[in-house]
Amino acid sequence: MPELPEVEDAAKRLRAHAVGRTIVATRALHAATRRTLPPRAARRLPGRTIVAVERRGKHQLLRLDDGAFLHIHFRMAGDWSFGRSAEDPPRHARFVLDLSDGSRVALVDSRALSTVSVVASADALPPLGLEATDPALDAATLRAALEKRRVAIKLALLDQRVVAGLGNIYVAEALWHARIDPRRPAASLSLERLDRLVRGIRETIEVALANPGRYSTGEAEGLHVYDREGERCDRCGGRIRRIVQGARSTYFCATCQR
DNA sequence: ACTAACCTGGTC
DNA sequence: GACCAGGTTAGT
Repeated sequence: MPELPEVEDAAKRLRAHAVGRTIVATRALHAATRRTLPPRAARRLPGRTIVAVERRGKHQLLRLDDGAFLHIHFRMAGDWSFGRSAEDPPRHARFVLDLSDGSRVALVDSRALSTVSVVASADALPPLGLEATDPALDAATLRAALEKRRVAIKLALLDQRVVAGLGNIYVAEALWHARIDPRRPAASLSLERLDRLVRGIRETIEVALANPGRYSTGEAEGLHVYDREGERCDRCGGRIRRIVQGARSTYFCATCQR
């Protein structure tokens, strides 16, 4: 469940659950998790109180009372599950935090690609562009971020250094809103198109933020192009196509996205 | 700039 | 059995 809106919702749920609580114990239940959170790093966590939960792009940062951060990235399939420490952790639990009130937070991830690590500061994150929700994101800042980029706009938008928080689904949706062909070279877009794109990004992300959990229920409800190959475009009735860019699927309407 | 790799599970 | 999946990074 992992683009900006889903991570924002996850961070919100975690915040309500964990802020002010103290970590009693941690469990790294999968070898891949122990790779990013080796025992020497996990050892410092018990006794620490979680003082805040922050989100930056698709990253979550749990600020601890010693100033360090527990850094979580859900990658393709991570999510939080809440329960009691006494219960068995849920299926696909990869990492568990037992908290001082007897509750338990589990990172569930069927694919085990999520990462958990301890970082000294928020600067330790990989470089990120403006948040997709940042009011400062406009045609001019987007143009600056895209100049010299010869790659297709679809691929450029997946690059977190350009805009933070977008992923494969919402990039496709934002380009549909903006009526832009995902194959266009990123640096070739006019300011007028970039303005449409900014509005498309905003519209897509705001709708998703306002409907937490909707797309994680499995139905592509509310999506205009993603996973709708062969169906009719809501706007012009054209056929939605699927192409491959950077080894991932891109869905778009070749009739109204030019 | 492209590919392979990290993982597991669901679907054809 | 092969292929696909919402992400990212290390390697060519």
